[in-house]
Amino acid sequence: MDKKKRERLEAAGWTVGTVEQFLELTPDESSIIELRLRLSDAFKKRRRELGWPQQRLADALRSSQSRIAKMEADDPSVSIDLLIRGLMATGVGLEALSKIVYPKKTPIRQS
Amino acid sequence: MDKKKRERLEAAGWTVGTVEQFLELTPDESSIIELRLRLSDAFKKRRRELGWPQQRLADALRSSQSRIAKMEADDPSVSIDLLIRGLMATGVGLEALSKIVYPKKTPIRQS
DNA sequence: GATGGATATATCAGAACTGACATAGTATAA
DNA sequence: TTATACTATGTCAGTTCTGATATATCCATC
Repeated sequence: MDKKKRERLEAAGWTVGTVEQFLELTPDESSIIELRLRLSDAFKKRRRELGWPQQRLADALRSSQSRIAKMEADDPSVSIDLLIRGLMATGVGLEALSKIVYPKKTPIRQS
Repeated sequence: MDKKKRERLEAAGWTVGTVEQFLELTPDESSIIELRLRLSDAFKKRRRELGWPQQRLADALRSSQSRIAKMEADDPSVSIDLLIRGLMATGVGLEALSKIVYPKKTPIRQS
């Protein structure tokens, strides 16, 4: 947000800050949230790439359809352990996992 | 292992295979084991770099000295979630975490 | 509008994980 | 020796996570 916009909003009575500040999260907490989101999104994406229904993946993971749904919804009852095991059940190895944890942004190439 | 050595060992009555085969682990299972080891080792390394005793890190993590010891020993009672939170308590962010998950080998440079 | 396949949500008993505690070991220094 | 600081290991009650189950919703196709 630029300085001008901030000043306008604050003049109008708003307190401007990051989502992190608003929710009172420590940096570690927001990193965990971000990590969970990345794992969860990648998991959903992988299953769709495979074209598998949730039940099939559940069988492969020895889990249940309902838990797969929660994993994809980033439900708070799902552990990071399970998300990682889920990804591996879709064929993701450690190298790919590391790229999910921190996807390198490719520099924009001018044409 | 080269072909000759394998043949020598097998002639001597050994069955030659990977640790994975010996322990009857699926590829996913060994990836998880490998991942836990990397996280655990990195955690121990980070704490030593900081020069913190286990008790101090335990306070920062709101855990206990004994649990820190178990984390560093890769005790099976420790979850991946806890290992990751532990790393973050030592200042490791998502970028560094991704490198712990899959450390790129730097090519050997001939001098 | 009925049937069927896929996904979402709520609940719960049992399994897994957790911090805390006790205690043992190890090392260094006084 | 004694004392002090640090680390390792075992145990356990309380908490969290898990698969399972039930049920609801959505959306095609008939």
